[in-house]
Amino acid sequence: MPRRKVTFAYMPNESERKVSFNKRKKGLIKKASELCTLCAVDGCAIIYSPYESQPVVWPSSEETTNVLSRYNVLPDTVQTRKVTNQESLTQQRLEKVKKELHRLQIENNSKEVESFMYKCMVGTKKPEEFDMANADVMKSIMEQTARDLNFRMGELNIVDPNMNH
Amino acid sequence: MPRRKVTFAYMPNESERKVSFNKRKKGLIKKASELCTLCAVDGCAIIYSPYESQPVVWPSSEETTNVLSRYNVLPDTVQTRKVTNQESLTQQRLEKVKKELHRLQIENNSKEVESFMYKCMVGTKKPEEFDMANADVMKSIMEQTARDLNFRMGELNIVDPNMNH
DNA sequence: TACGCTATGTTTAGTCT
DNA sequence: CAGACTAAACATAGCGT
Repeated sequence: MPRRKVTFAYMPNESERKVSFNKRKKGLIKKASELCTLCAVDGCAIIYSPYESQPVVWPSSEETTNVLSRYNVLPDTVQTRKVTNQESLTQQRLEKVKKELHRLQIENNSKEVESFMYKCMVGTKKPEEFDMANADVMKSIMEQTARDLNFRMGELNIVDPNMNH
Repeated sequence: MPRRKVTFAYMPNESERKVSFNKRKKGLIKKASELCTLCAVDGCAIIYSPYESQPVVWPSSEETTNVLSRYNVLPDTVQTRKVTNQESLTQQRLEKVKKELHRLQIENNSKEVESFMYKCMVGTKKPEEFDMANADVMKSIMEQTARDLNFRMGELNIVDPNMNH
C-alpha cells in the first residue's frame, strides 16, 4: 500500500522510475487537459523523456506549435536550430545536475548548523515526536547557544546565494 | 464541501473560473516539478491565461527555451545520432552525479525540517522572548509547515527563485 | 515487463472569514 | 477579494499476478 509520501528526490531505481514516469505523465496530461478545458485557457506541455524517442507533446503537435508560435521565444529558438546532437544534450543535462548538486551542497552546509542545533535541543527528528516536556532546559540551552550560533550563521551567509546562474 | 466531480466542461462563472485557474495552475506546476524531479526528465509548460499579461511559463524562461530548442531540433538529432564512446562516458558521469544529487536531496529534505524547526524556535523570535507556554500551538505549526516544505523543496529543485513569479 | 488493485497521500470545489 | 479550511474526489506507490 502506498504509505510513502512524495519525497522530492530522483528515483534511483531504473524500473520504478520508468513506471512512475508513465503514470505521472498520464496524470500530468490529464491535469493540463482539465485546466485548459475548465478554465478556457490555452496551454501546452512538452516532456523530453529518455524512454521515448519522440518527446511527449500535449496537445497535438499542431496545437502545440500553434501555442508555441505565440510564445515570443520561439523565433530565437528556430534560429538557434544549430547542431545540437545527443552528446551535447547529455552534457547540458550533466551541467544542470552538477549545478544543482553544487547549490544543494551549499544549502546543506548552511542548514547543517541549524539542523544540529535542532537535534541538540530536541533530540528527535520528527515533529510528531517533538517533546515540549522539558521546556525549561531547552530554553536555557537555546539562550546560551543562540548568540554563538548567530556568529556562525553570519559566516555561512557570506556564501553567494545566487550561485545558480 | 467538494461533492462535485470533475465535469469536463467550461466553468461559466467568471470568478469561480479565475479561482479555479489559480489553484489548478499551482497544482499543474507542482505535478510538473514532481515529474521532472522524480523521473529526471526535462519538460516545460506554457499557459496563456486571460488573467495574466505574460504567459505562465514553467520552468524559468531560459529552461523553457532550452527545452523548446530541443523539441525543434529533435528531428535532426535523430538522424545524426551516432553512439560515440564520449557519449556513454558522459552518461556514466551523469548517472554518478545524479546519484550523488539524490543522496543530497534526501539528506537535505530531513535537514530542511530540522533547520526550519530551529528557525521556528530561535530564529523568528529572540530566545529571550521565546514562550514555551503554548507548546501545542507551536507543535501544530511545525507539523503543518513540515508538510508545506515538501512543495517548496520541489520548487527549489527546478525553478530559479529569481524567475519564479 | 506490463497491468490491475487499493490504501494512503494529495488536490481542490465549496465555504467561511 | 484573497487566504484558510475541509471533506470529497482524485492520483499513485507498492504489491500481486
